Amino acid sequence: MLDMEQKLKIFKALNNQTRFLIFKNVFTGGYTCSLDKKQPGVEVNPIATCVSTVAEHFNFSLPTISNHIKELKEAKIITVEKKGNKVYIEPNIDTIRELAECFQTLVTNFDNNRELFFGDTLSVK
Amino acid sequence: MLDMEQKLKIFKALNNQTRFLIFKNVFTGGYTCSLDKKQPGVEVNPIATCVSTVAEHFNFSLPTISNHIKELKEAKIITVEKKGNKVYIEPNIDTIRELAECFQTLVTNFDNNRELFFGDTLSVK
DNA sequence: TATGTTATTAGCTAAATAGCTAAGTAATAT
DNA sequence: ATATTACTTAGCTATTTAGCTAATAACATA
Repeated sequence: MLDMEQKLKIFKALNNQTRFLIFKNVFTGGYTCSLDKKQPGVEVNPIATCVSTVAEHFNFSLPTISNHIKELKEAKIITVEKKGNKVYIEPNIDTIRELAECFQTLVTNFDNNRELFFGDTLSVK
Repeated sequence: MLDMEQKLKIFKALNNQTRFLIFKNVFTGGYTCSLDKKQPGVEVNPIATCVSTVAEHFNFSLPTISNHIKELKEAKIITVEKKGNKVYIEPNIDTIRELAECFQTLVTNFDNNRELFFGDTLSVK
Protein backbone atom coordinates (compact mmCIF):
# COMPACT_ATOMS: atom_id res chain seq x y z
CA MET A 1 0.00 0.00 0.00
CA LEU A 2 1.32 3.43 -0.95
CA ASP A 3 1.67 5.80 1.99
CA MET A 4 1.06 9.53 1.74
CA GLU A 5 4.72 10.42 1.24
CA GLN A 6 4.94 7.98 -1.63
CA LYS A 7 1.81 9.35 -3.26
CA LEU A 8 3.06 12.93 -2.91
CA LYS A 9 6.28 11.90 -4.68
CA ILE A 10 4.29 10.34 -7.51
CA PHE A 11 2.11 13.42 -7.97
CA LYS A 12 5.15 15.65 -7.83
CA ALA A 13 6.90 13.50 -10.41
CA LEU A 14 3.94 13.68 -12.77
CA ASN A 15 3.04 17.35 -12.33
CA ASN A 16 5.73 18.53 -14.73
CA GLN A 17 5.00 18.25 -18.45
CA THR A 18 8.46 17.02 -19.41
CA ARG A 19 8.40 14.27 -16.80
CA PHE A 20 4.84 13.38 -17.71
CA LEU A 21 5.86 12.91 -21.35
CA ILE A 22 8.96 10.91 -20.41
CA PHE A 23 6.76 8.71 -18.27
CA LYS A 24 4.20 8.36 -21.03
CA ASN A 25 6.76 7.28 -23.56
CA VAL A 26 8.70 4.98 -21.26
CA PHE A 27 5.40 3.42 -20.34
CA THR A 28 3.95 2.99 -23.78
CA GLY A 29 7.30 1.95 -25.25
CA GLY A 30 7.25 4.94 -27.56
CA TYR A 31 10.92 4.77 -28.44
CA THR A 32 12.83 1.63 -27.85
CA CYS A 33 16.54 1.84 -27.24
CA SER A 34 18.53 0.62 -30.20
CA LEU A 35 20.51 -1.76 -28.09
CA ASP A 36 20.51 -4.56 -30.64
CA LYS A 37 22.83 -2.92 -33.17
CA LYS A 38 25.99 -3.40 -31.20
CA GLN A 39 24.92 -5.75 -28.45
CA PRO A 40 22.50 -8.23 -29.96
CA GLY A 41 23.00 -10.72 -27.15
CA VAL A 42 22.27 -8.42 -24.24
CA GLU A 43 19.39 -9.60 -22.10
CA VAL A 44 17.24 -6.54 -21.74
CA ASN A 45 13.48 -6.26 -21.95
CA PRO A 46 12.86 -5.07 -25.51
CA ILE A 47 10.44 -2.48 -24.13
CA ALA A 48 13.31 -0.76 -22.28
CA THR A 49 14.83 2.49 -23.44
CA CYS A 50 17.86 4.37 -22.16
CA VAL A 51 18.59 7.92 -21.00
CA SER A 52 20.15 9.31 -24.15
CA THR A 53 17.44 7.75 -26.32
CA VAL A 54 14.81 9.51 -24.25
CA ALA A 55 16.75 12.75 -24.45
CA GLU A 56 16.81 12.63 -28.27
CA HIS A 57 13.08 13.27 -28.22
CA PHE A 58 13.23 16.47 -26.20
CA ASN A 59 14.78 19.86 -26.75
CA PHE A 60 16.39 19.71 -23.33
CA SER A 61 19.92 18.87 -22.35
CA LEU A 62 20.93 15.37 -21.32
CA PRO A 63 21.56 16.40 -17.69
CA THR A 64 18.06 17.85 -17.51
CA ILE A 65 16.52 14.62 -18.80
CA SER A 66 18.78 12.61 -16.50
CA ASN A 67 17.51 14.58 -13.50
CA HIS A 68 13.90 14.09 -14.54
CA ILE A 69 14.45 10.36 -14.89
CA LYS A 70 16.02 10.31 -11.45
CA GLU A 71 12.89 11.91 -10.01
CA LEU A 72 10.60 9.43 -11.77
CA LYS A 73 12.78 6.68 -10.36
CA GLU A 74 12.56 8.06 -6.81
CA ALA A 75 8.78 8.16 -7.18
CA LYS A 76 9.11 4.46 -8.11
CA ILE A 77 7.04 4.78 -11.25
CA ILE A 78 9.98 3.65 -13.36
CA THR A 79 12.92 1.36 -12.66
CA VAL A 80 16.43 1.79 -13.99
CA GLU A 81 19.12 -0.81 -14.52
CA LYS A 82 22.69 -0.16 -15.52
CA LYS A 83 24.11 -2.56 -18.10
CA GLY A 84 27.56 -1.70 -19.34
CA ASN A 85 27.58 1.91 -20.40
CA LYS A 86 23.89 2.42 -20.55
CA VAL A 87 21.03 2.81 -18.11
CA TYR A 88 17.92 0.98 -19.19
CA ILE A 89 14.59 2.37 -18.11
CA GLU A 90 11.38 0.44 -17.67
CA PRO A 91 7.95 1.31 -16.35
CA ASN A 92 7.21 0.12 -12.83
CA ILE A 93 3.82 -1.41 -13.40
CA ASP A 94 3.37 -2.41 -9.75
CA THR A 95 3.30 1.19 -8.53
CA ILE A 96 0.82 2.23 -11.21
CA ARG A 97 -1.36 -0.73 -10.38
CA GLU A 98 -1.38 0.30 -6.72
CA LEU A 99 -2.22 3.89 -7.65
CA ALA A 100 -5.09 2.75 -9.85
CA GLU A 101 -6.38 0.68 -6.93
CA CYS A 102 -6.13 3.65 -4.54
CA PHE A 103 -8.29 5.84 -6.76
CA GLN A 104 -10.71 3.01 -7.43
CA THR A 105 -11.08 2.39 -3.70
CA LEU A 106 -11.82 6.08 -3.16
CA VAL A 107 -14.58 5.95 -5.78
CA THR A 108 -16.05 2.70 -4.46
CA ASN A 109 -16.05 3.90 -0.86
CA PHE A 110 -17.66 7.16 -1.88
CA ASP A 111 -20.46 5.35 -3.70
CA ASN A 112 -20.98 2.96 -0.77
CA ASN A 113 -21.10 5.82 1.73
CA ARG A 114 -23.63 7.66 -0.36
CA GLU A 115 -25.77 4.56 -0.55
CA LEU A 116 -25.55 4.12 3.22
CA PHE A 117 -26.47 7.73 3.87
CA PHE A 118 -29.15 8.35 1.29
CA GLY A 119 -30.38 4.83 0.88
CA ASP A 120 -30.22 4.88 -2.90
CA THR A 121 -28.00 2.79 -5.14
CA LEU A 122 -27.34 5.18 -8.00
CA SER A 123 -26.11 8.74 -8.06
CA VAL A 124 -28.83 10.98 -9.43
CA LYS A 125 -28.42 14.48 -10.78
CA MET B 1 -11.74 11.81 -21.06
CA LEU B 2 -9.10 13.82 -19.23
CA ASP B 3 -6.58 15.47 -21.53
CA MET B 4 -2.92 15.95 -20.60
CA GLU B 5 -3.38 19.52 -19.42
CA GLN B 6 -6.16 18.42 -17.10
CA LYS B 7 -4.07 15.56 -15.71
CA LEU B 8 -1.12 17.87 -15.12
CA LYS B 9 -3.40 20.20 -13.14
CA ILE B 10 -4.62 17.30 -11.02
CA PHE B 11 -1.08 16.08 -10.27
CA LYS B 12 0.00 19.62 -9.49
CA ALA B 13 -2.96 20.07 -7.18
CA LEU B 14 -2.16 16.88 -5.31
CA ASN B 15 1.63 17.21 -5.09
CA ASN B 16 1.45 19.58 -2.13
CA GLN B 17 0.90 18.05 1.29
CA THR B 18 -1.53 20.70 2.49
CA ARG B 19 -3.70 20.37 -0.61
CA PHE B 20 -3.47 16.60 -0.45
CA LEU B 21 -4.79 16.66 3.13
CA ILE B 22 -7.55 19.14 2.28
CA PHE B 23 -8.55 16.90 -0.59
CA LYS B 24 -8.43 13.82 1.62
CA ASN B 25 -10.66 15.36 4.23
CA VAL B 26 -13.11 16.95 1.83
CA PHE B 27 -13.33 13.60 0.10
CA THR B 28 -13.75 11.40 3.12
CA GLY B 29 -16.04 13.90 4.83
CA GLY B 30 -13.62 14.20 7.70
CA TYR B 31 -15.07 17.42 9.06
CA THR B 32 -18.54 18.37 8.09
CA CYS B 33 -19.48 22.02 8.14
CA SER B 34 -21.71 22.85 11.07
CA LEU B 35 -24.33 24.42 8.86
CA ASP B 36 -27.24 23.02 10.83
CA LYS B 37 -26.77 25.07 13.97
CA LYS B 38 -28.00 28.32 12.55
CA GLN B 39 -29.46 27.30 9.19
CA PRO B 40 -31.16 23.96 9.72
CA GLY B 41 -33.28 24.31 6.59
CA VAL B 42 -30.49 25.00 4.10
CA GLU B 43 -30.35 22.42 1.33
CA VAL B 44 -26.74 21.41 1.23
CA ASN B 45 -25.27 17.95 0.91
CA PRO B 46 -24.45 16.96 4.49
CA ILE B 47 -21.05 15.76 3.29
CA ALA B 48 -20.13 19.32 2.30
CA THR B 49 -17.75 21.47 4.32
CA CYS B 50 -16.82 25.13 3.95
CA VAL B 51 -13.59 27.11 3.68
CA SER B 52 -13.27 28.31 7.26
CA THR B 53 -14.13 24.88 8.62
CA VAL B 54 -11.33 23.37 6.57
CA ALA B 55 -8.97 26.11 7.74
CA GLU B 56 -9.67 25.32 11.40
CA HIS B 57 -7.84 22.05 10.93
CA PHE B 58 -4.60 23.56 9.65
CA ASN B 59 -2.01 25.89 11.11
CA PHE B 60 -2.18 28.07 8.03
CA SER B 61 -3.98 31.33 7.45
CA LEU B 62 -7.43 31.43 5.88
CA PRO B 63 -6.16 33.07 2.67
CA THR B 64 -3.62 30.29 2.28
CA ILE B 65 -6.32 27.64 2.63
CA SER B 66 -8.60 29.61 0.32
CA ASN B 67 -5.92 29.63 -2.36
CA HIS B 68 -5.33 25.91 -2.00
CA ILE B 69 -9.04 25.25 -2.35
CA LYS B 70 -9.09 27.40 -5.47
CA GLU B 71 -6.36 25.27 -6.98
CA LEU B 72 -8.19 22.03 -6.13
CA LYS B 73 -11.27 23.54 -7.76
CA GLU B 74 -9.38 24.47 -10.92
CA ALA B 75 -8.08 20.91 -11.12
CA LYS B 76 -11.76 19.92 -10.93
CA ILE B 77 -11.26 17.44 -8.13
CA ILE B 78 -13.61 19.40 -5.89
CA THR B 79 -16.59 21.60 -6.60
CA VAL B 80 -17.55 24.73 -4.69
CA GLU B 81 -20.93 26.35 -4.35
CA LYS B 82 -21.67 29.65 -2.68
CA LYS B 83 -24.77 29.70 -0.50
CA GLY B 84 -25.33 32.90 1.42
CA ASN B 85 -22.15 33.79 3.18
CA LYS B 86 -20.44 30.49 2.90
CA VAL B 87 -18.74 28.46 0.20
CA TYR B 88 -19.57 24.77 0.38
CA ILE B 89 -17.00 22.32 -0.87
CA GLU B 90 -17.69 18.86 -2.19
CA PRO B 91 -15.54 16.19 -3.79
CA ASN B 92 -15.89 15.88 -7.57
CA ILE B 93 -16.29 12.15 -7.84
CA ASP B 94 -16.53 12.18 -11.65
CA THR B 95 -12.98 13.44 -12.07
CA ILE B 96 -11.60 10.90 -9.63
CA ARG B 97 -13.50 8.16 -11.37
CA GLU B 98 -11.98 9.19 -14.69
CA LEU B 99 -8.52 9.29 -13.19
CA ALA B 100 -8.96 5.82 -11.72
CA GLU B 101 -10.02 4.61 -15.17
CA CYS B 102 -6.97 6.20 -16.83
CA PHE B 103 -4.56 4.40 -14.54
CA GLN B 104 -6.49 1.16 -14.84
CA THR B 105 -6.38 1.40 -18.64
CA LEU B 106 -2.63 1.93 -18.49
CA VAL B 107 -2.22 -1.23 -16.41
CA THR B 108 -4.55 -3.29 -18.59
CA ASN B 109 -2.92 -2.19 -21.82
CA PHE B 110 0.50 -2.92 -20.38
CA ASP B 111 -0.54 -6.45 -19.44
CA ASN B 112 -2.14 -7.03 -22.84
CA ASN B 113 0.93 -5.77 -24.67
CA ARG B 114 3.17 -8.02 -22.65
CA GLU B 115 0.96 -10.97 -23.47
CA LEU B 116 1.05 -10.10 -27.16
CA PHE B 117 4.82 -9.76 -27.15
CA PHE B 118 5.88 -12.61 -24.94
CA GLY B 119 2.94 -14.92 -25.48
CA ASP B 120 2.36 -15.54 -21.79
CA THR B 121 -0.63 -14.56 -19.75
CA LEU B 122 0.89 -13.85 -16.34
CA SER B 123 3.75 -11.66 -15.31
CA VAL B 124 6.53 -13.81 -13.93
CA LYS B 125 9.47 -12.69 -11.81
C1' DT C 1 46.98 3.45 -22.95
C1' DA C 2 44.32 6.81 -25.15
C1' DT C 3 39.83 8.03 -26.95
C1' DG C 4 34.98 7.99 -27.27
C1' DT C 5 30.37 7.11 -25.30
C1' DT C 6 26.87 7.35 -21.71
C1' DA C 7 25.35 9.17 -17.73
C1' DT C 8 25.72 11.84 -13.31
C1' DT C 9 27.02 15.69 -10.26
C1' DA C 10 27.93 20.51 -9.13
C1' DG C 11 26.92 25.02 -9.41
C1' DC C 12 24.48 28.63 -11.50
C1' DT C 13 20.02 31.65 -12.74
C1' DA C 14 15.21 32.72 -13.83
C1' DA C 15 10.74 31.52 -12.72
C1' DA C 16 7.24 29.39 -9.96
C1' DT C 17 5.36 28.22 -5.46
C1' DA C 18 3.74 28.50 -0.67
C1' DG C 19 3.37 30.96 2.93
C1' DC C 20 2.21 35.61 5.14
C1' DT C 21 -0.50 40.29 6.24
C1' DA C 22 -3.48 43.86 4.87
C1' DA C 23 -7.22 45.37 2.31
C1' DG C 24 -11.49 44.57 -0.19
C1' DT C 25 -16.21 42.36 -1.18
C1' DA C 26 -20.54 40.39 -0.18
C1' DA C 27 -23.90 38.59 2.65
C1' DT C 28 -25.89 38.35 7.43
C1' DA C 29 -27.12 39.96 11.85
C1' DT C 30 -27.90 43.76 15.13
C1' DA D 1 -27.17 51.97 9.20
C1' DT D 2 -23.58 49.51 11.15
C1' DA D 3 -21.05 45.65 12.59
C1' DT D 4 -19.86 40.95 11.88
C1' DT D 5 -18.92 36.86 9.30
C1' DA D 6 -16.97 34.38 5.39
C1' DC D 7 -14.22 34.61 1.85
C1' DT D 8 -11.09 36.57 -1.91
C1' DT D 9 -7.57 39.54 -3.86
C1' DA D 10 -3.22 42.01 -3.84
C1' DG D 11 1.27 42.37 -2.80
C1' DC D 12 5.19 40.79 -0.39
C1' DT D 13 9.24 37.27 0.77
C1' DA D 14 11.67 32.87 1.29
C1' DT D 15 12.11 28.60 -0.82
C1' DT D 16 11.86 25.33 -4.48
C1' DT D 17 12.07 24.05 -9.19
C1' DA D 18 13.55 23.58 -13.99
C1' DG D 19 16.49 24.67 -17.02
C1' DC D 20 21.53 25.46 -18.38
C1' DT D 21 26.94 24.56 -18.86
C1' DA D 22 31.08 22.57 -17.20
C1' DA D 23 33.27 18.99 -14.86
C1' DT D 24 33.52 14.21 -13.45
C1' DA D 25 32.78 9.12 -13.50
C1' DA D 26 32.33 4.70 -15.50
C1' DC D 27 32.66 1.87 -19.07
C1' DA D 28 33.89 0.34 -24.02
C1' DT D 29 36.90 0.18 -27.76
C1' DA D 30 40.73 1.26 -30.91
